[in-house]
Amino acid sequence: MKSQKAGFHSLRRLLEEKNIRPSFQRMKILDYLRKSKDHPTAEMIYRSLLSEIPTLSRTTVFSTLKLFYRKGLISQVFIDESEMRYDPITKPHPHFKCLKCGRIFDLDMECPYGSLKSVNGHKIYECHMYFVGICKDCLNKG
Amino acid sequence: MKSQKAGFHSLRRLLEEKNIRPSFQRMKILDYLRKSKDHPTAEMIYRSLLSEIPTLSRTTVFSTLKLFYRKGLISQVFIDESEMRYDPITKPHPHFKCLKCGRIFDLDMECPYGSLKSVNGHKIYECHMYFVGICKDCLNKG
DNA sequence: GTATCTGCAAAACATTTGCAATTCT
DNA sequence: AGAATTGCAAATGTTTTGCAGATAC
Repeated sequence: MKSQKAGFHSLRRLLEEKNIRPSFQRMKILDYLRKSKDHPTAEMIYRSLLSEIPTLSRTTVFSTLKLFYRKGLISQVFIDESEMRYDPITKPHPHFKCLKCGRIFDLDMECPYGSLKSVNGHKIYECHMYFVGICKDCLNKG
Repeated sequence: MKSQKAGFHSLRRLLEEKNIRPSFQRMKILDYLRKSKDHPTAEMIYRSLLSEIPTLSRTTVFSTLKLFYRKGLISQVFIDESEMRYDPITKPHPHFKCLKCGRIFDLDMECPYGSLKSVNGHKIYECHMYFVGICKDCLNKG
């Protein structure tokens, strides 16, 4: 369970499967993404890894995320007005954004049309869906 | 059909219904939005109206769009990486973004869960859905 | 030893803010 | 007059770019 090596091996494998050279920074960024549940922004990733990798730069985080996305390793989530968010899951699934606490989380449901290959003659590569509202926790708190 | 007055009256009414003072700039911006089918960005609106209103500023366009959105007159469309897009239709409906020609257009279909008021106990205010791919026209062109 | 990767500094870009001038009622 | 609206200039915050040094194969 606490085996760091096994984690590193699987990260390395994931990167190599997508023809991405498994550098230390890339493994750390992928590791962070896969452990996070909050669809982090580049800034969140940068700040979290800075203590472990003091020389890390925002540029590297941005370019790495872009690379991961281009290679199909992660998906981009456009929900926030200002910042892009990233998701280690590439399979289509709906998100929920709470206006009160600001959390963005996965919904426990299938994405309708998630496996659709075309609509009205248009070829589909990606399907995105999300709801905006007030989450259960915030509703209960008042 | 070509009556400009009728258009202005209906624009004025639309704004007043939402408790927005119908200034010249606001009417023009709303008019542009309602006539457009391409989910314009603030910049697109600004550039288009500049010839008619040479003193118009980007600030006014941005603040007006934000006001319209807050009052429920238009909806925001997050599809573009960089710029926000605006839509005169507030009823949930799916969009399609073509990676080749860059067009963003409405799909002729209902938004699934578009009338849903809550999911898993979370209260829903907005429902957004869009597909990314290659549109019919671009496919046919090769 | 050559490709790639990293990271700094500066630039680019969309959007916001502070404030003064203008306009509406 | 008083309140709301507009618009300029400057600031903010995110992402990109150019380039030099470091690292990997």
